[in-house]
Amino acid sequence: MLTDEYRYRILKVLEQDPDVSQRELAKRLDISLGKANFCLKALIEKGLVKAGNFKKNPNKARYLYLLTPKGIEEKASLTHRFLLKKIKEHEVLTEEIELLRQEAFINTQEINDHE
Amino acid sequence: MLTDEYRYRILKVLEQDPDVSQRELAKRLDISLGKANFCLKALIEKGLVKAGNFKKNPNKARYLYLLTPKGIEEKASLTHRFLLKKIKEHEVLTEEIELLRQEAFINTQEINDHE
DNA sequence: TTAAGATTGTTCAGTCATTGAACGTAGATT
DNA sequence: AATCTACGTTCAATGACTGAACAATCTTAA
Repeated sequence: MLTDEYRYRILKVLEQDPDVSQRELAKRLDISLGKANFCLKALIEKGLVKAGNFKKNPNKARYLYLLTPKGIEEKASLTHRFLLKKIKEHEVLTEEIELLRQEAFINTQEINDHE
Repeated sequence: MLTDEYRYRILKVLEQDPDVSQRELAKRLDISLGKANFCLKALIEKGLVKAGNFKKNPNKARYLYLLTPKGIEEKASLTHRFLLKKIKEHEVLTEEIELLRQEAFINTQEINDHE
């Protein structure tokens, strides 16, 4: 499945490194080759990425995965959405940690009670 | 699969609310009934939870899911491990947000360039 | 030039976690 | 007694994911 998470991360990799193989992309995102292939195709299908081949350049991969103007736009939009999302996650996490601290503290108290 | 995440969350729910149905548990953890059933059985299998039935108590569910002493111990241990894990996540998230901020800022700069 | 080797994108059968409808059972309600 | 409701259990179906295998292309070596 192509989540926002991967959409963003793939666009980011391709933006600064268009000559990357699907295997290399898979490695960087820590996903399988099959999934990298699937996601990439989806991005191409959506018109966010264009797969241009470059036979001129030797010693290189088959395709250049270039972001289309739409892709650049989408990536900027995703960055913003992601920032907001991560900030929210940060807030939640901060609260979770506080609760865990209290809980861990209570646990130590209980151990003392039993001694 | 019964991950630490769910092991912890289930033990936490049961600790303060032993008379909870599997359906209710599933709702609280936002998982399916089947998974709740599977995880619960695993915890019972491991001896962390004991399913005691209480026919005395009317208007109640079939089982009482009580934490065993081992379960209480495990839950305390999980709390601590979780706290450390969440703190680590918090650090990572803080850094991610900083990077996203920079990236979002650059994007706005680029938009200004094109005007 | 040719043959072998390396690297690429593509495919897809297999794996595995997860779902939720369906079932049998046992109290509660009428 | 009959109906209803809520429970735990099951399991066929779904869907995401993997990575070995393949065909095509480029590189290198002889």
